[in-house]
Amino acid sequence: MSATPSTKPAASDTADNRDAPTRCRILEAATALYAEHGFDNVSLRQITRAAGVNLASVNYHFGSKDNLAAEVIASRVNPINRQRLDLLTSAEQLTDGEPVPLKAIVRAFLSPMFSFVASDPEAGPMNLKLMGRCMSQRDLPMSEASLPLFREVTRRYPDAVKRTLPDLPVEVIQWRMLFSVGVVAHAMLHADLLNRITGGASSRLDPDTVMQQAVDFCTAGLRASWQPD
Amino acid sequence: MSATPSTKPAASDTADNRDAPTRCRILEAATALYAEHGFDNVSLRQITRAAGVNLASVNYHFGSKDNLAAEVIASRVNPINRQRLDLLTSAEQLTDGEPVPLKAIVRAFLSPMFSFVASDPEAGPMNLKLMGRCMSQRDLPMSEASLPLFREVTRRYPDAVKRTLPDLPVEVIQWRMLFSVGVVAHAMLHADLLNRITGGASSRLDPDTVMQQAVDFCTAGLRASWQPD
DNA sequence: GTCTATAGGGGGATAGAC
DNA sequence: GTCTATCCCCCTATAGAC
Repeated sequence: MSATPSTKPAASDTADNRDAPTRCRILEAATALYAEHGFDNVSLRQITRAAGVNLASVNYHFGSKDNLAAEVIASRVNPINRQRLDLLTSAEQLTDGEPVPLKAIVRAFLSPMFSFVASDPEAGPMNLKLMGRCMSQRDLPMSEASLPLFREVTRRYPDAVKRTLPDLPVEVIQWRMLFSVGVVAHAMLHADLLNRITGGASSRLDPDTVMQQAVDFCTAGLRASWQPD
Repeated sequence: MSATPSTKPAASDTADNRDAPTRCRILEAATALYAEHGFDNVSLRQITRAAGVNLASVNYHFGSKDNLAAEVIASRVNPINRQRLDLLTSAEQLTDGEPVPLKAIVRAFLSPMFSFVASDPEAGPMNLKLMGRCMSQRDLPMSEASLPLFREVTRRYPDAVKRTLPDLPVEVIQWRMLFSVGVVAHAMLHADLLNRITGGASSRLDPDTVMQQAVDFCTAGLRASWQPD
């Protein structure tokens, strides 16, 4: 009945691990290394070295290397999908049965992906890269809690768009929503490269500006006219 | 002076290796494995096993594992960038000094990415995935011939768009072109997943259809109105 | 050009002491 | 909970015979 768990702690999204400093340090070190080198190019030894903990502690706290990666990924992806669903619910309540304006749908869908980035100015670039890697990688280790959230997002958002743009076929809506994820994923993954290529003088890396640009681009793309064959 | 090189053959894009079956077999096996498992998750042993050649032959023909990956990547990326430049040149000659219509620019930019996919119906899905991996991966091993092509593409295309949409700031154009790459990259990388999620009945995986959709989406996105802050 | 054999290093996981 | 030590695997690259 103690406040601190006496058994192996369960996976959680909230990272309230103040009483388990090693576990927390492992998560932080793994997060930074995954962002920098990609999920496939980081060894347990790199992680434990960076965290200043013992090699065996990863297997004790997470069970396996894959479980550690799954927890890092879930800590970023699950809150985003929950926020997407909350924002869409709010928008639908505001319009009171009427179709939600397209731009509001797109903003509710894309803006949660930037919430981690804006929260911390120091860790911003790292979070940007990590989010990009999460979204543009196939076959990521996925925790159990992630799948139902994904399914609900992929169900409710096309429905909302369909109510706003009733003439657009559902398959086209689904493709265009996939396109929209690609817009943000690719921008996050290569944001620093664009700055380097273009000289970096004028194009600031301000996440809010990028998000505005992405929302404008995707809203226009979703609204593009469509002619049946 | 013989037709067949007597020394270690140099890297080439055209894959005219009929006289060197092992080298060609290695390239083919590596291509398929990279598409299936990603560039970071394939060992030389897997490649040589699948190709039915000796382990040491990779180092003999390519020098190192990274050089092999670089050649596979260049064999896909370089022709695309060359075709992009050729198509833009053709379009500019057609309009004879006038700005090129936006949709023609977007099509010249995106359609080469689909040329490998459409060419072979059997290897289509593999080429789709490989192209997606090429575009949505950071820090790929790059051959020397790739960089100048990339630079010319990133110079000429924003210029062309600027002539067609003179009111759009260059930085915004660059962001939106990066968005457009993300659209295609993400769609290619996850095309099969979308089919599985949506049931796969109605949304055909026809590459031409997807390309049309991507062109429409990106053209509308590039044309989106933009208000200065 | 192709092969065998091996060097030499890093990988994930775990047993068992504390 | 934490640590050391170790097992056993797979990896890339290369030397040297054919």
